[in-house]
Amino acid sequence: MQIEPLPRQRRKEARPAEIIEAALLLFHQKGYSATKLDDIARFAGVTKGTVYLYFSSKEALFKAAILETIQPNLDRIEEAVMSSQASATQRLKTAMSSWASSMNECKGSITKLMIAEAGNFPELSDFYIETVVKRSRKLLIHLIQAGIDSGEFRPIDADMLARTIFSPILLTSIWRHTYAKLDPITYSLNQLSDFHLDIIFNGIALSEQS
Amino acid sequence: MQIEPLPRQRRKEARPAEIIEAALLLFHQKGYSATKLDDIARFAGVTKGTVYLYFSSKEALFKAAILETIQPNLDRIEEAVMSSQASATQRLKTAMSSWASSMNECKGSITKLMIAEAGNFPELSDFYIETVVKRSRKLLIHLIQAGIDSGEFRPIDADMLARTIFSPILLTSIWRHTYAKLDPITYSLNQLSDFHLDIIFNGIALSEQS
DNA sequence: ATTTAATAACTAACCAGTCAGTTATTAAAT
DNA sequence: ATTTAATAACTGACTGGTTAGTTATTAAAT
Repeated sequence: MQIEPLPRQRRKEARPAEIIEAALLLFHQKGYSATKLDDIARFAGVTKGTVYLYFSSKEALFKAAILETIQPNLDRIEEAVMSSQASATQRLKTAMSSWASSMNECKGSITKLMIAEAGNFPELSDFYIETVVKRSRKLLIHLIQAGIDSGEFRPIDADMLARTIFSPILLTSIWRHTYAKLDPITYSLNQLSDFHLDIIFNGIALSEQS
Repeated sequence: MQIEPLPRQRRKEARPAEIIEAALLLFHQKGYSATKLDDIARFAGVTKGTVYLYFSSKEALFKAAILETIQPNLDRIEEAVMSSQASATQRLKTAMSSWASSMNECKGSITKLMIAEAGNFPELSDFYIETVVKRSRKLLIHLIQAGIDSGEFRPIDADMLARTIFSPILLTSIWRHTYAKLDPITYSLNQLSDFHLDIIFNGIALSEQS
């Protein structure tokens, strides 16, 4: 059985996005080094030569894939949350809900990729940490501090709490992208986030324990 | 300037452990594919040929590194926690403290490695999930259920809570092993775990919100 | 002297990146 | 309308560097 090559097509506009999508999928599945450019090209329905028409190197393709995916999500959440006039509690819930939703699509994949390849792309890691991670954390810390100031929350280390609040959905997102078959997670990131926030606000103890 | 080769030594017993240690460090830093066997060998103070005296392939070395590192930690915690007669609250604190400590040494590195390479080593991932992850989670769920049964905790989804409780130290451990310089975390895993558990038990709300 | 741990030079395969050639598409000319 | 010429998107065979794995040789240890 012979694979019949599809008829050649010229689609200059669609190629880069298709190649990036293929690259993201394979990088995520196998890691950067283990992913062959031939595979990416085949997956995108082109040949390796075409990839090099649009991206100067494998590394450039990797960086483009990361940036193109993150960029669109960056501003949306921040604006949605900062414009609200509700209580800190409510705004925290809204923010986490937005994050949980966006993680479902692509961000989890990116997070995993960045962790796996951080050692090989230090400059890209730097960009990611500064532009995505610290910016997100700053937003969370702001909301937590607002809650403390308004008397909604007891005084507490806001940086520590921000990291704590984020951890479950971030790790679960990575987890689901990694061990979907071996360790399936039945509930959604939104459910998990709601569950965690409810506990954070109210605790689980029936009587006082300290 | 010429590098003077060290005098040859015959240390049959020490070699495997040294090679595994070097491999773990480099796999963790650069990922499996990007790590060269020559580098591992040089780091371990031997040459590539010597590596092949003790490990049949790069993949075998990778698996050995994972297993040798996990195995010793596996039984210790479970026994320490299960033998206790204290309250569920106290046992949960003890268990998480033990986990946090063990993560500091090596487990964080393993967790990150497994996530990064899961796609390339499905059988190893299966072993890891079944032997390490599910076993740990089962222990946590057991303690949580004991707390619910004893009236210490309000009724709650134990599986969800187990994942939630674990997330911060797991993610922070991965994070620290990945972004130590770019996004340093000032407090210890034990501090973070204590902080999170305190909130889980008591919440942060000053007045009732729900 | 014999054994064997360790070496270092070697091989074979793989893969990122190149480029000469092919074909789809556009448009000018008839 | 049809043919023809020009353009540029796309291909796939090739190459050079790299690296997992092998083996003939060396030297440490008994």
